[in-house]
Amino acid sequence: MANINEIAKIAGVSSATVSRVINRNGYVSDDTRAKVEAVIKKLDYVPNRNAVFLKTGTTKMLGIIAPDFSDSLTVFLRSFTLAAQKEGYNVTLFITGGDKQKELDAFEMLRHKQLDGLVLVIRLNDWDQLEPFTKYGPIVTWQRVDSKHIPSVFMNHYQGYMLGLEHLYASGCRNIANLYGSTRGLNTKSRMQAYADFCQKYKLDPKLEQQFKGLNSIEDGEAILDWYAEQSDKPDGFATSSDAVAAGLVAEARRRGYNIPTDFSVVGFDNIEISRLLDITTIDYPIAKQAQNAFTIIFNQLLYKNLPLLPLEFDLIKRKTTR
Amino acid sequence: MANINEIAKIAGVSSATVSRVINRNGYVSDDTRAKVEAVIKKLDYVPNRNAVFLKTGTTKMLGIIAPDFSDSLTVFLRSFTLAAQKEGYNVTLFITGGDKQKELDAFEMLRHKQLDGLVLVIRLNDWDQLEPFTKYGPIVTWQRVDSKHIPSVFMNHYQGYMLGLEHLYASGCRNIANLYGSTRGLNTKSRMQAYADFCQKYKLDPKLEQQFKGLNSIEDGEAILDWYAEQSDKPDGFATSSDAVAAGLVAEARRRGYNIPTDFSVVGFDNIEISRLLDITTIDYPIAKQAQNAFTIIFNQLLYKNLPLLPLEFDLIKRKTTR
DNA sequence: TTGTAAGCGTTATCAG
DNA sequence: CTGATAACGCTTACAA
Repeated sequence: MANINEIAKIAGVSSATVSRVINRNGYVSDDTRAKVEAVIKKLDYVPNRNAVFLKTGTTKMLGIIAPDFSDSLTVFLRSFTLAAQKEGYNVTLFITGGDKQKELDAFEMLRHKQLDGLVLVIRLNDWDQLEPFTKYGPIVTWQRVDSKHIPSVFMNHYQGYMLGLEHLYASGCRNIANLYGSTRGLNTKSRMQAYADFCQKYKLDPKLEQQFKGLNSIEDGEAILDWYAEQSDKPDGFATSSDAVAAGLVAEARRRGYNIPTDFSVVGFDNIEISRLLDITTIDYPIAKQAQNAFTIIFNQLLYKNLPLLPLEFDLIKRKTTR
Repeated sequence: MANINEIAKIAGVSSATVSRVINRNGYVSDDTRAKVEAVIKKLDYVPNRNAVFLKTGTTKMLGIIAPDFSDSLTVFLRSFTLAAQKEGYNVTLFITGGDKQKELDAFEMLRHKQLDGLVLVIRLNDWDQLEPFTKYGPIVTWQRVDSKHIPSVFMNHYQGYMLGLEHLYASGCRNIANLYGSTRGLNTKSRMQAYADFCQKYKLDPKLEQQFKGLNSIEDGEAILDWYAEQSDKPDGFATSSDAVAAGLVAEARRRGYNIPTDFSVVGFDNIEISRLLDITTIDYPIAKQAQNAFTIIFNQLLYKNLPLLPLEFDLIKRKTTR
């Protein structure tokens, strides 16, 4: 394939001039420009980007690391990709499947200068292991992180979760079961704190046997019905940490002939498509906006800009699974 | 940051030797190897991949182009990414949003040697526009394509759709409405053909006023209920081209108090999570396997291998929306 | 306004 | 087994 020297030779100029034509910097007379452009077009020439990358030390490629696909990741990915593309960046996805080494591999690509920036959705390795990489390029996380070097688009779930709890209380629930997500995550801690404060505020018994952790999938939600069926002191409301879990719960309950919200109420979390489909009351979690902010942070850092971030807040979406 | 020459100097060898150590080709004495490796570790050196790319003319990066996110794209993307990562390739996603130019941009990246291969999910530009790019690297499509140069993991939807139709017939439906997808796609044509043949086989009236085209989303499925409510001669079965449409239809029907399958039957298409959640009878469409095949085809072409492809076939998944 | 030439950091071919 | 050295294709001072 043709390269810049070939173009230069045919056009009767130097490669430097061709480069100037391509990149529109430096002075080039209209004549020469026209001549060069004609040759470029005729030979169907394009610069080899790898050479450009080597020279400029930038790839216009961003990475996003996650353990696996999930509904909310999809929302995030979509929004992030769109924002990035608008500024001429491409996005590559790393699915670690829980493998710490794979997470590190992605960070290595930043170090190898193959990536300009990185978004870490859910961290696998320890922060002190990851933090050293900040010197190779901007890194943003979706989780909360107590690091000066790693910015985050994290939102404190305490308020969001409390919104759901308060709604359940207002609609008559006094015996609420909680379906928390990841046992390790800080979000779970915030939610548990919200529940504790909630119980204290309304003088409720924070029944510990009704608090579940580590539930994430639709299947996890469905499985709860087995537990529910066996209880004598059944909860009258479920607060959940994701729409997926809530969806599993609601779908399985309907299958088994329970009536929601007569038998019990359910509040989801995220406000993704599935909750709308199943008419599940949920908490709107502005993931798309977070993703846009993630990009903006990286972009700002990369180009020494200072573009403003979008404001983020939770919102209760009342639907049919609560009274 | 340290480069290969620096390592070479400190280790007291030449850069060629360092390169041999890194890439484990050529002979290096154990002594020298140990010495070099020690320096590499001490200086925390990694090769600059952009230099490697420039030199080798390969990036270990594949692209996947789609107009937008959808449930089935997510399944495809997930499976493809996993397969690619297993062989050391990364995947970058191009969302065109229906913009032909963006599709071309991705193809340009192949030409610019920034991508080793490309998967085109749904084509926007004409084939003759795209075909010239095959000389820059392997391209695979998910759609059917009558081109010698562009392989496809396409499955003829005729048989799959017929499976659903036959099932509806067997369970008593004699008045079937069809909810087709994209008006342009060949899949829609195949499905329509299947329906035509089906009607002929069983001597049914192929009621043209009950055939809808261009339905893709959950919302589209929901909207059908408005139409249904107004009909005097109501269909007793719906065949659909996607689980999303079927899900919208089923969810909205249940909301409005219809009983499925008593009032009418519904067959989805794809067998993605949502159909399981809503207990929708559907046709299993092995998207994940198609994605694996897509990768295998690219991989084979890139490395002159001849790995076998997975066999693909449709399957009826009987659930609760049909009798 | 244009050309020369020195890198960017590797890999790979030849000698030795 | 190891070392020089010539590419790979481009950008960018510095000269002219």
